[in-house]
Amino acid sequence: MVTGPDLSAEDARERYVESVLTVVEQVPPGRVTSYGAIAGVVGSGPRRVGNVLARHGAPVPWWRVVRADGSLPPSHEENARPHYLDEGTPLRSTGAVDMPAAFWDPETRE
DNA sequence: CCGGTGACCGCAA
DNA sequence: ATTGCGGCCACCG
Repeated sequence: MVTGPDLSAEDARERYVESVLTVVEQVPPGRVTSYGAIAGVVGSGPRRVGNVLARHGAPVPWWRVVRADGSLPPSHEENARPHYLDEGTPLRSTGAVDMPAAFWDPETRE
């Protein structure tokens, strides 16, 4: 009774998504982390992290995930700003996040 | 099988 | 400061 493609692979993918979303939820308000940092924790490349958030990021505080240099992906720019103002996230005059001040490392949880 | 693409990253001109 | 390029890894046609 085979129902289709390897469910183990399907399962692994699902677990991966879960771990990424979990990490995002750990990020404290007013702080941010980067795709690369998350990738380091879940053990994968940053592009995959971005891909996961693009597809399944809706339920989590996705605005707390930015690029390594603090700049925001095009999709974030629009909706994230209000959240930053609300949370008091340290911003630079350029509109990017002030990383030294706001970066939260999921590995050390600080 | 191969090439293109993506909410990326880091280094070199 | 900008731009370009390679590396990364999974997905899609």
